[in-house]
Amino acid sequence: MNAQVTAAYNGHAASLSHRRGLVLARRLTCRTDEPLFHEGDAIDHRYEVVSGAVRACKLLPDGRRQILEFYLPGDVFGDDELDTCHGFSAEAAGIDETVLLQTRQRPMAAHTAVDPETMLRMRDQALRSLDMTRSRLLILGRLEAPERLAAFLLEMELRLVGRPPAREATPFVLPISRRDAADYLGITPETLSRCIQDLRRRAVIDVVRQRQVTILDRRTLVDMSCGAAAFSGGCPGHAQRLPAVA
Amino acid sequence: MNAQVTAAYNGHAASLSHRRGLVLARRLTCRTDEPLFHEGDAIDHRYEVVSGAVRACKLLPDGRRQILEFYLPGDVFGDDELDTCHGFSAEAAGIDETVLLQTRQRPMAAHTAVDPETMLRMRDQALRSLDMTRSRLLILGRLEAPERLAAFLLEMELRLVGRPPAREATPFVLPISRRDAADYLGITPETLSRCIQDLRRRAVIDVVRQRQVTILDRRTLVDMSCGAAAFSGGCPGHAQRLPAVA
DNA sequence: CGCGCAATTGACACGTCTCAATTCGAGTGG
DNA sequence: CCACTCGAATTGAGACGTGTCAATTGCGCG
Repeated sequence: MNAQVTAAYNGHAASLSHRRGLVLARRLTCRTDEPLFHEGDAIDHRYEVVSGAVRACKLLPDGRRQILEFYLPGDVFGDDELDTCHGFSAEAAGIDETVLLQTRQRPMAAHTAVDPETMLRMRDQALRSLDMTRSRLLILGRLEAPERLAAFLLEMELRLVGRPPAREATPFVLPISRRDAADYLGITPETLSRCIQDLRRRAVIDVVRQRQVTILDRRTLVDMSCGAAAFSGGCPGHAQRLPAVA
Repeated sequence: MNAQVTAAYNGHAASLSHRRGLVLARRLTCRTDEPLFHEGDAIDHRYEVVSGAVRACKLLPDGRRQILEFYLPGDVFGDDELDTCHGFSAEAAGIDETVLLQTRQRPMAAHTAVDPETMLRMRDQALRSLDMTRSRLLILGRLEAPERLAAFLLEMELRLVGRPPAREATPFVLPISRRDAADYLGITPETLSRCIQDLRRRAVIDVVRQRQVTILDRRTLVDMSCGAAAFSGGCPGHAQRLPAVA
């Protein structure tokens, strides 16, 4: 982890603590593919993505890789594991550079003493994450490559441009490489590329310079994805209002 | 839901509440394939499996199905969702009959007032479940059919016969149909059958009467599964000692 | 302008799905 | 106790989708 490090007070850092008051965070600037932690490493930090992207992935001994999740600007990660060491690895995945805020973090087991509100928030976040991961089980287990791509494009549009996209589709720029997208979808880059080109030929999407995507025919994508897209609702580690509680 | 219902005090029911004292639970006896709830139904109950098995699954409009999880005797489910309605359906999957304990349950959002210890336990359970589901992402996304089967057999042995299996392998009986196992692994029953027969021919496993499995060569299964098997540790909704807390 | 890596394209092999036929196993009735 | 029956599981043949490997194109950067 040779990222350039700058001590920084408050600012964005405040949103990491979820407590009122001042928080000390480090600002990390990572080059593409730079590891933040590996599977098996001790859990001792918590991260918030400022810009770029992070991939959470599991590796097989023979090099096969499954990306569990992408963390995009605003997402928080590193605090959603039970054990004292990580069950997956995390690496900067942004095309150019990825900027993060890092705060110290004790393993979960020691967190008994925190206030009930924080505990509730953490549980809700875990359940949100669980729900999203379950949706992805359906995608990886039962959708074919073109269907997975459709679900992926809808998910990315939702996360990058926001909720109900305007009548005129807003273009968005995928912050990750083709290989990463393929490893997220459980297919090869070649198959992904063929599926993308097919959607282009059929004028379902427009792609310029390999990264910028415009959805021309959302209806077709929704049909293709069989409504299986993850992110009907919340994002991975994204802070959200608590539901009104009794 | 036409299950035979019997009011029952305490006994097993006590383990549902995780509080000291008496709890009222209903005892359900379900025939195979009988639904407990559907995706979209309001969340209003919590279940503990007594005997048989339950499958949690997501459906596609065209009938494709992905089983998210099997709940086996001792497992608790129905209380691990954030929303007010279920994100998946649950059906009895036991070969003969499945017996459950059912208790009333308010949706999660209203749970602010519960004691911190319960909250902590719920969060830990969600994180355990999340970890297992992430492992399954790797299995469904990156393992081939024979590898998935290997991981599945190891998982089932662990859940049905317990931790470090003796030198002489203990036979166990799969409590589910081939179709359910296939839908759990994201493959077809035909492919599953072929993989099973292959392991038999190679004397890696022994199968009698289609259900009873004995692992003859665990080493080979472990190698095949690439160490990707879910359940290195805990089970789905299985009550576990809390880690010692500060 | 040209280097270098990522992305695309093509040809082919292989794994899994599909559909149909057969066998197996549990339960029933003679 | 044994035939019969029905559904589940297995087996086979062929089609299709995806993976593999190599060649080509495209894009960003010096």
